[in-house]
Amino acid sequence: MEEDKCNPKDLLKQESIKITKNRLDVLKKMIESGTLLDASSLHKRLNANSKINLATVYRILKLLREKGILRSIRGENGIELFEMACQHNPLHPHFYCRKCGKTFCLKPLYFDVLKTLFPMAEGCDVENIAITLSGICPRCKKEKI
Amino acid sequence: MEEDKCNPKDLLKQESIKITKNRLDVLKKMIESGTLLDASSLHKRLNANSKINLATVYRILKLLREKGILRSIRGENGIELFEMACQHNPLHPHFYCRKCGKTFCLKPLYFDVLKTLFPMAEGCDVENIAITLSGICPRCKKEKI
DNA sequence: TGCTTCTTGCAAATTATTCGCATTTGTGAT
DNA sequence: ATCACAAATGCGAATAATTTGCAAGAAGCA
Repeated sequence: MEEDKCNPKDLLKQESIKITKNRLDVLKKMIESGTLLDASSLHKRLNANSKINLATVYRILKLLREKGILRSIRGENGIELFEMACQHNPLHPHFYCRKCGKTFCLKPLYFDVLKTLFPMAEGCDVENIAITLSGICPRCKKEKI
Repeated sequence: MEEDKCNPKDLLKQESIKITKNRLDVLKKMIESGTLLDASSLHKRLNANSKINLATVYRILKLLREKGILRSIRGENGIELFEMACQHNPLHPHFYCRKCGKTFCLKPLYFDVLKTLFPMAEGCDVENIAITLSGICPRCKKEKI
């Protein structure tokens, strides 16, 4: 059943979250996108088909994050970006390009190793690590505008 | 003259920023605080003495960040937090406590080592690295509320 | 001193996110 | 299936951080 972890309905069931069309739709789109999305972009994508309210999108994203189905980071502009937190998408660093403003996912390589390198947070219960590199992405480098 | 790097007036001169009372005041308070501050908190501290407009505080913080005198991170709540970027305050990770909502600076130890661990951002020009751990801080751990 | 340019204060605009409340929907028992 | 209750949703309004337009003020220079 491990291979079913990323089935929207199962994910909700596992967390005892009531199954609704909206929640399934949100989760489907998140899985399908496979990348970082903010509430507004997700809302636009969803409204291409169904009609869901933006406030509802926010509420669902918050719920899924609290339940650990999604995880989120803050972009440099302060906007919250969400991504799947399943085992198909292990914790990884991100890269923010200050030119195009996009945030990319980097490979999760070494991430577990990194965790062990933090005796710095002495006395703290570390539950999460967020690493964001920033600079110029390959595409913007080429476009030397 | 290295020991004068953290003199407000010199910092501004070095970056060819016109010297004004507001800018000096902001910079003084940032140096004096020695920690992370958001625009609003800084504004309150400044207004204890002088009268400076909040919008001006934002403008000055933005300017100083662009000039590299300050650096900033985004707290988990999306609020921008500023700190000195001088050599007395080398790049370091931060810790966000989800209970009290405060963000702390961690020791810069190993930070240079960490940099070398990022061949992951292939093709990118990496200019900055932000690392934020999160969880429960020592104080909140004790207060087992 | 007068001129020009940059800075500041103030108020209003913007934008992400949340909240209140009336309505609808999902679920579990009948 | 139906009923009843709790939870989810839509909608509009409220919050709150940050930015911006514009007129007035200060700083530097001729």
